[in-house]
Amino acid sequence: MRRMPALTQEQRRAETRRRLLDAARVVVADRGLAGASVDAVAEAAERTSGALYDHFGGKSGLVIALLDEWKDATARAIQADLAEAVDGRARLESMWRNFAEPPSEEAADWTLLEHELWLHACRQPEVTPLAAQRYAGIRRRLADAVSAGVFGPSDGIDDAEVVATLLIGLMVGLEMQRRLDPDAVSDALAVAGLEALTGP
Amino acid sequence: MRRMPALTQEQRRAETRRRLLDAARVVVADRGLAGASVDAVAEAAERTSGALYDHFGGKSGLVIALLDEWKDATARAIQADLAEAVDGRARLESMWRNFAEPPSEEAADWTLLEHELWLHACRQPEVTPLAAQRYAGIRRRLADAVSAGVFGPSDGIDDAEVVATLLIGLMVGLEMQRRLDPDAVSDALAVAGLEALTGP
DNA sequence: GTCTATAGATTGATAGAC
DNA sequence: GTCTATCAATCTATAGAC
Repeated sequence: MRRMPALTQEQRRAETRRRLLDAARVVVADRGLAGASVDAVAEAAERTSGALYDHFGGKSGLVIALLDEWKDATARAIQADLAEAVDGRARLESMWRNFAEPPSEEAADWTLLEHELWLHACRQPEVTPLAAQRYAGIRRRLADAVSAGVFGPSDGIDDAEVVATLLIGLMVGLEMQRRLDPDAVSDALAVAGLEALTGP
Repeated sequence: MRRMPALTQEQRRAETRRRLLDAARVVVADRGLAGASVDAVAEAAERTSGALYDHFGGKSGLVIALLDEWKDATARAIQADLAEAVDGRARLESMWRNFAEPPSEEAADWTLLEHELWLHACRQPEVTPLAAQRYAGIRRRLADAVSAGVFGPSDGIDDAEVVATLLIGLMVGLEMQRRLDPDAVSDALAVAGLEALTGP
């Protein structure tokens, strides 16, 4: 009689937090960071602005929480990609496909958020480290994979971290071009480019 | 006595337009597109919002003019890069350097604007073609250069347009990482990556 | 913990003087 | 062609009821 309500309270709180973050992701991806008002996010979460202020202290707190989520979501996505395929080329293909044609709507949102949050991090020195950490984490994971030879033996550029940096860079830059003009960046083109960076 | 004032009027108008566009570039790069209020842009141009409405009809008109400028500025920059150096590797180096460490403050603004305007173009279907045209133009210019062999003979990936797409993608993606963490992306790393894409 | 109500500032845009 | 004055809408954030 005493433990149930306490647990339920906690669950409700967690649920509200989750709803607010999900709503923030969708609304920010749709209207941009500056265009996503506190009220709009709260309404999309079927809560009120009061709840948002209680959980995150304000808009900037929400953005920081969003940056954290962004970091984790990417790490999980990379992990999943690398486990999926069998040989080097297939791994590059699946990695690119998941990046450029995300399977879920949630993943599609993250692609636009990528640039939205990157811009925010470039302008706000206090959150720059958070975003930098995210990229560093992705690079490290990918570098480990390169070292382990999952993309095939790397005889060309031999530092794994360098290859990882290049792979990420190319995928991001190609995806930007594809968003505006899907025909300009075929899957074959992207995979050929990624292959050129991984080895001879 | 009759032609002087007519010419001066026209010059004054052109000058105001120029000031407004320059101010828009700086303010938008600084605060973002949504954060750049009409008043702030006008004030930075040492004019008033009335002048801005007369020239561009409103904020969206200003953004479209900015998109046009963006297109032209990039075309000029690429042109200048390719004329500058003598051999293939040096051309890649100078192209990357001008992209990642812009010599002028104006050029530095464009790098942040790149993502700001790209996001805007992704969200506003009516301006998507403008941004797509810009990337297509850059690709074409660069592809011509690749065909002409300015980066050395291309034995690897043989379609020039493909190579151009990859080069642009890699530069954009590397520059993003460098903004957050300059140490993570050295010039040598970038040039090595670009070289891997241009040839064998 | 979530709500309503509201304060206080800022926004895009327009009308009319000069 | 550029200005001032102003409107209605929207924003972040807070206070206090429940």
